[in-house]
Amino acid sequence: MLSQTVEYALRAVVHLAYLAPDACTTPELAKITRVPAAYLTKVLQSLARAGIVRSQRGIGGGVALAVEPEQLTILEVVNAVDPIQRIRTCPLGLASHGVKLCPLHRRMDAAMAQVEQAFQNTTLAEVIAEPGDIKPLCDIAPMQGKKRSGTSQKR
Amino acid sequence: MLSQTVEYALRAVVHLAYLAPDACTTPELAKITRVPAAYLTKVLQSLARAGIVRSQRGIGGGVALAVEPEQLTILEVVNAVDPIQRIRTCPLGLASHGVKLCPLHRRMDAAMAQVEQAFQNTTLAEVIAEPGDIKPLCDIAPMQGKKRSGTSQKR
DNA sequence: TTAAAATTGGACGTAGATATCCGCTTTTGG
DNA sequence: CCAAAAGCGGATATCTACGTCCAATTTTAA
Repeated sequence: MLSQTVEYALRAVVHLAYLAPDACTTPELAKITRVPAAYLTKVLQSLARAGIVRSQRGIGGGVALAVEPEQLTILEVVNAVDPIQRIRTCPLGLASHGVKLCPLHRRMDAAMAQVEQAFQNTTLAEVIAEPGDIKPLCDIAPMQGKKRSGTSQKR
Repeated sequence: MLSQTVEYALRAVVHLAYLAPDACTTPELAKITRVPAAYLTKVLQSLARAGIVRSQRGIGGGVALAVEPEQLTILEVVNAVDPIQRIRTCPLGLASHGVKLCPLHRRMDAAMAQVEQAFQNTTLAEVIAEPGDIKPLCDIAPMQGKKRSGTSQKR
């Protein structure tokens, strides 16, 4: 129902939120999040185009969150890679009525709207701060202490 | 987010609910619902396997709802062709913790659960009885009066 | 200045969802 | 009995999401 790409994007962003504002190389991120490294680069490019992450080439480079975890909602991440598809016009393509949906599609769209709303209402900061013993990305410890040499980015 | 197949299945079932308990041939149904006829036969086969519709071969045959519209939820239709995928175990595949999900996946699954719940709570009867001028399947009139010769099924 | 580390972008490959086709079987009316 | 109507099921085609590969570019450190 939610695409694999969305799952990957969220995993990546969650880990970057832990590290924020520090950066992480793509191969590192791929290993931790269990996302195919080559594919992750594509996902990260989408996130970069959306302004959610920023990347730095060259030695000591990598990817980092471009916004504060408190300001970043799950929805923004989802929409950056695979937007929730709301039903705005009749899927049967009949323009015989304006923008109104029939009862069936109204309900289907309402379900989509609920998901959108739920994602809108959760920031990355909330996800990583959630009380309880299980951390996002499962048994992977937050790694707050870990630093790479030259990991902090300028700009 | 919801597959095309789900959309097709719901369109078909909605029209059959209007016609219930009478039957309709697949080509007819395809035309009305704007679903590719050849593909619709596959979708209907899934619905038949799930016991949602029953079909009759030969002249005068066709497809009809196998259950009362009051007893049939949207969720049952969806699940027959493309079940809502709940997140039951950690997608990263680490069995290091039992059946509990991390905060991220807990939220994603909660969104799926909301959709499931919304679909569970709506019967086909409610969809076709919804007040308002727009009927499901858009500007297609309910066709309650229309009858094919030999349309009523036995069994 | 040069080699290594890192992202970028495009080309390519694969698999699953969507869609088509066709021969077969069932059923009924003439 | 026979022909037409209708669904059945398998084979095939297409399209898109997912994933890989590689040459090019940027950046830094030695």
